[in-house]
Amino acid sequence: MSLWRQIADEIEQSIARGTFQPGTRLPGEIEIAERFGVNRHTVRRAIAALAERGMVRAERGSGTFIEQRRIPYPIKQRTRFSEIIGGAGHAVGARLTASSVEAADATMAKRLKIKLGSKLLRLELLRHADRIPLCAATTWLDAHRFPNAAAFYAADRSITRTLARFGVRNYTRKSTHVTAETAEAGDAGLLRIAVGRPLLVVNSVDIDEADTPVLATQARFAADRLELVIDS
Amino acid sequence: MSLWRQIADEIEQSIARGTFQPGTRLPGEIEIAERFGVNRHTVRRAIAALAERGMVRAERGSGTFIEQRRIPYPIKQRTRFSEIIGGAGHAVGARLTASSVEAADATMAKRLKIKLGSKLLRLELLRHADRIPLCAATTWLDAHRFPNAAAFYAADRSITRTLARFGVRNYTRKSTHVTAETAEAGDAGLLRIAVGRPLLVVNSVDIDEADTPVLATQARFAADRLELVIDS
DNA sequence: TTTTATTTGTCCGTATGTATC
DNA sequence: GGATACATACGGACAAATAAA
Repeated sequence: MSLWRQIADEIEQSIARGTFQPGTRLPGEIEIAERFGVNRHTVRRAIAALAERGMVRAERGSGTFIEQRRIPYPIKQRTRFSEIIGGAGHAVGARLTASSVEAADATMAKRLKIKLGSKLLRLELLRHADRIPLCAATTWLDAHRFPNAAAFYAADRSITRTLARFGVRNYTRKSTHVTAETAEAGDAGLLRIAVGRPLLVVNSVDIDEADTPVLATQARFAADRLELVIDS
Repeated sequence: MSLWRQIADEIEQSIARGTFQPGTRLPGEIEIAERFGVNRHTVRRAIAALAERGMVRAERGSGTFIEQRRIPYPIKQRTRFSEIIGGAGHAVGARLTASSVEAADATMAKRLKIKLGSKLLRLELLRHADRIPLCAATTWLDAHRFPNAAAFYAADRSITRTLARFGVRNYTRKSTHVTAETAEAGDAGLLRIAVGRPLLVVNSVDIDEADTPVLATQARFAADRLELVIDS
């Protein structure tokens, strides 16, 4: 393995361990070079690799600073996980961890504007970026309007594509409510975080072009890895 | 700490932990009293306190039901705590818990578009609704542009009024980033929540009518008591 | 305000090992 | 084997931006 890669890994682990705190300055290139017994240019190559991945930010005349990089996740009218995360250059993935049919309780009936006790399809999704899980989400669909959607989703791996099969060409965000909780064992295991770590909980309803609710979602994001950005 | 307060806290945390789910019925007063080994009236005092804060709703002859209505907090171009919470019919309060002058680090300098090391006024605020703390906030102001703002704030008890003294007639939200953390001892004490409970962390920058940044704020909301509502 | 030191960015060149044609 | 291209590593010099005196 090349020298600069080893040095980049060393620095990355120092950041992960907290030896270098986010927002603080890295030692100068010359100092790092002396510490590792290499030339300054070798250190520069290592730092360039970290900067490319957004872990540090170099400022000429000032120093190189450690970024606390949570992936920005903009909330807009049109909010699609794969478009947002994929568009930011990450490899997007999604997995259907469970699905079931259940009766709509009062809250769900109101949110999706359907009758109380009406059949709902519940999909449990796990979405990740660069193989790292970001979000465990529960999505509810009207089982009458979207029969067999679970099977379609398993093939499509995309809510957008699955809904398109039922003629929903576009859907937009109607309401977004954000709060926070701490992770229980279930979500912690799925998201690969420790129990008790913070989750961003986003409850949302999406509507089709006829203003009819099509989707209710509760997305639980690993707050350590992501921040919501609200565009105004 | 009084018995009924301890019991109220226990019940509140059971709700927060999800042991008692929103919409379901609490155990009867007598049952709770036996569980804690206290008189029924002590439990009644605890439940009354929770009901006052809107966490539960007692129905004669039926039972006590968990509301857990988080106060909705809309995020808009114009976002003012007192207007939002006060407009929703709550009694708003704010307290300056600390203030200091510090040098701007790289992050702050960039956010407020001032020079690195420039003097910043830091205000620590505790905002509450109906005597319940909702939010611990840290606000940074350019100390050169707003000299003595801490003293003015102590009198005004409002950022909006304090800035108006310096000719800032209106300011609007430029950026809003939302993430979540768990409460440490400091914030937990101020917000009267247990250590480890979730916080909604909102980092924002406000600009004046000349598009110059005037305010950088990190607001830490008790996530158990509030939810952000994003208007699109 | 000016000067000086520090730090990153860019350019030059040299040498070595490795993979490919 | 030989020629070529490429990545890696080292050394030096200077420019540009910043911080501190």
